[in-house]
Amino acid sequence: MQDRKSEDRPPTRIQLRNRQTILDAALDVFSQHGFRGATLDQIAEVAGLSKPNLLYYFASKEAIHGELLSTLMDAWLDPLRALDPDGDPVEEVLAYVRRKLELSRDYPRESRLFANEVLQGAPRIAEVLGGELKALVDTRSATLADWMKAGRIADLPPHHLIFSIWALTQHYADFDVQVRAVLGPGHDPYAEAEGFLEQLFRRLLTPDHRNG
Amino acid sequence: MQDRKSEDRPPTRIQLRNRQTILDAALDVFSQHGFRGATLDQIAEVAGLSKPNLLYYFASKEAIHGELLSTLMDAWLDPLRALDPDGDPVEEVLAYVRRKLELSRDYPRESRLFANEVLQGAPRIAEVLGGELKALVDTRSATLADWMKAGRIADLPPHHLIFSIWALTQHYADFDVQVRAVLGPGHDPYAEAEGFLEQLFRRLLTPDHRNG
DNA sequence: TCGGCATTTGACCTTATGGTCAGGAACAGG
DNA sequence: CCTGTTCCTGACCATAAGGTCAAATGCCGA
Repeated sequence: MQDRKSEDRPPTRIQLRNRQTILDAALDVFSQHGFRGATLDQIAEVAGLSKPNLLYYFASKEAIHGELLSTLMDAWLDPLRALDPDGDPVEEVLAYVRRKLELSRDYPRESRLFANEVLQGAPRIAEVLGGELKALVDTRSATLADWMKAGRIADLPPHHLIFSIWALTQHYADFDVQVRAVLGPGHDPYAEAEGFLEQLFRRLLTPDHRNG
Repeated sequence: MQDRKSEDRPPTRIQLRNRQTILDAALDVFSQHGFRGATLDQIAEVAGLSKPNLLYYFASKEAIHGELLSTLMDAWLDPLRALDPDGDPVEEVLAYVRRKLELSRDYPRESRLFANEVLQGAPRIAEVLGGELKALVDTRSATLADWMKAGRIADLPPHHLIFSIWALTQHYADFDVQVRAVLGPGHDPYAEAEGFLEQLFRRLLTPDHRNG
């Protein structure tokens, strides 16, 4: 997982800039073509650097991809971590939905990188999915289940409730071209999505008033 | 879009069998790695045929992929076509959800092939998306809007309602490994999803009783 | 301004990949 | 069983791809 010579010199300004340039270009390419479909030449071209120069900053194609993925996974789990068991149930979930939608809007390439990885069977992040992610989802599901038991939100399978949030928010990033093609010009998908998802989850979560 | 010599002989039994074998293998590979990430050698190996033999039945890698995609698009649009403006609104939508979920369950590779294509910017199906698909969605959205105006289902942005159906059902195919990793063993994602999505869309669509 | 380290690159290597082709094997129908 | 067609393959080709390396260039503090 380490790059550069095993020295521990502090990175120079040039290193910082170029590594960032490379990662940004790589994100473009990997998120569009997946790991196998991406080529170093293409990344180099987008980055405006020579291929050997890329490999001066990163040990291999894998290393670049790996770095992108691990950075991503952190950012990806954060919003769910932020779900507060002591907050207002409906508002907490809605806030989570909003944060996830913002992530899709502001980091669509990251979303597609992740989608590509999972589509391919998640070879490089299977451990995280079954480990860290599962653990986190389990605790949050427990919180949701508590809220349900207390009648503060509607009774639903908590895991699938979380899946639905992922599906609905990531859809706007991952299927962006389809969304725009179907909506036609003159639409702001994310603005519309925000209102729609708010309605959707409010309706979904509001507990039945006539209890049975 | 034609394969084989431009002759018009009826295809032999062997042709039929081998073309099918190849398409099936290609679906495996393309759906997992995308167009650029897939290789003819890999497809040939999965199919149990030699690479030149593949190219005896299909003119090129593109030709195989193209055939898969066009077959797919038809099957993909069908369930939405089946949405009946004269049926019961809630039941019609729920039936659509169910059909789409079955598609995800029974044809996950096709779902992933489509996802891969759209993720990559839909270079080969942009026309269909902005043409046939948009047209179909527009008519169905009009039907939904009518139902909403008549107070038979809740008032929501119809296009986004359709997106939500796509997102929620396809998620179970496209992110299968993630879903299974998070749920852990001993779960049947699709069975659970069916119940969950039924609840979700019933709650979402049922019109407000106290109107304002 | 000089020495040393960081940075960059052209040339090159090996393997993978999409595709071709000539000829051989298998399989009709007569 | 013969013959024309279909089917299949080994050998081959050109290009692309990941990666290496030695040498050149640039940058910085002393």
